[in-house]
Amino acid sequence: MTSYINKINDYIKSLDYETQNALQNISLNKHYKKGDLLLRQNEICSKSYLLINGIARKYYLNDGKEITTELYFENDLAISFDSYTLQQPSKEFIEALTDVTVSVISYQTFQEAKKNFPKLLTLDLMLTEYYGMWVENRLFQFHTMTATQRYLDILTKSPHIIQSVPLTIIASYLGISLETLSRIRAKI
Amino acid sequence: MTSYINKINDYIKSLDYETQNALQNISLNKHYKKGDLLLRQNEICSKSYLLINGIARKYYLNDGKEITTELYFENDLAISFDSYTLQQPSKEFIEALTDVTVSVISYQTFQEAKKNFPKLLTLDLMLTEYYGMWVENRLFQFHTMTATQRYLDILTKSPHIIQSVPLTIIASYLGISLETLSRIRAKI
DNA sequence: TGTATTATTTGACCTAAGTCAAATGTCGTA
DNA sequence: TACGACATTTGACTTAGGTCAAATAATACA
Repeated sequence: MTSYINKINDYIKSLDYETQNALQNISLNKHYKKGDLLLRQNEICSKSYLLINGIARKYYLNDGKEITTELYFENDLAISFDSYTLQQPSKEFIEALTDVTVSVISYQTFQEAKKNFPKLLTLDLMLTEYYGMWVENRLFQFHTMTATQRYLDILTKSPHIIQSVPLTIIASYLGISLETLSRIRAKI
Repeated sequence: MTSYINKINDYIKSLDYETQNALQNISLNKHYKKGDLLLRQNEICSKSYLLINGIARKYYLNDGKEITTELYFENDLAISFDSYTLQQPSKEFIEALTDVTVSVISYQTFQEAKKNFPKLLTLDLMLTEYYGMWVENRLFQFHTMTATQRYLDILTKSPHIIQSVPLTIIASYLGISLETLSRIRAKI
């Protein structure tokens, strides 16, 4: 599936000058401080955020508890998918876990750009396909793997997560309690 | 999210005659008997199946056990998403749970059609967005709900599933053992 | 350097769900 | 209608993971 990221990047590089330029022109770099919220619950996700550097996460509240649904690193695209797609209020927050720099494109502007530069429509489809496969894979893990297996999977495939994100957040990302995560780590 | 299905259907209805016709021309109705496999593990999912009538499911094998990942009813679109998108061998099977009639479109033909009828590209994006939201919602359920809650969710939102699909399959779809499902049902 | 604050670990106990085995139900067809 | 093949339930016991409380790190910064 990493190969699909490469395919997307290749596609972007292969775009004609005009389309590349259009993308460039509707993008705007922004900085956020650690702890800042890029998106709040109940707001409509009207922008997409491409992480230039730093770390961020997406989470929602489940009777008072924060459940982390996605972690973002360099080159990851951060949106609340259903809020962005349906332009309806978001259930999720997006929060900067460190100081971050992002490249922002507004939903509306991107929709317009797709009309004038049809290749952006294909890009949109590719990004959506990628996200679909990513979520499907995560669902698969919850469907069939134990907490220990899910932790080991992160440890091997995404060790940077373990190194740079507090255990409380990793635990909620894995769908287990902080204590259970601590015990899993002790056992290994 | 049902509203998004309506939006997709409206979009299809609003398509110009040529595009509608193109879709029509690349579709082919096929019949399968109960128990037939529309897609086998390790095969590439080179076709999409729109259920005209009957019931089908998608599943994979997890050390010998069948794990159902999706149930299909009338008007549902059945594919193994990552196999279809990447045109790589499928981890999943698609099986007819009853006799079914499907409208089949080949991946290759559809890719070609998208070039000549750009509105099909938008349709592809909409369908992919819908699937993304559907999977996201299912992941949410596994992330935060108990088995009983997940069962009750099906019971209220999709009672036709409970009525028409054997409990063994529903249990695997819920990610629990058959015995646990039986006990949940006894308690309610 | 000391102390407050936050992050992580450990202990004791509880609960949801799994496993294995056996008992019932249900249904199609000879 | 009886019998084999599934489908579903029930029982007894095990296990993964949760909860609450307390004990240690680790950090930050006055």
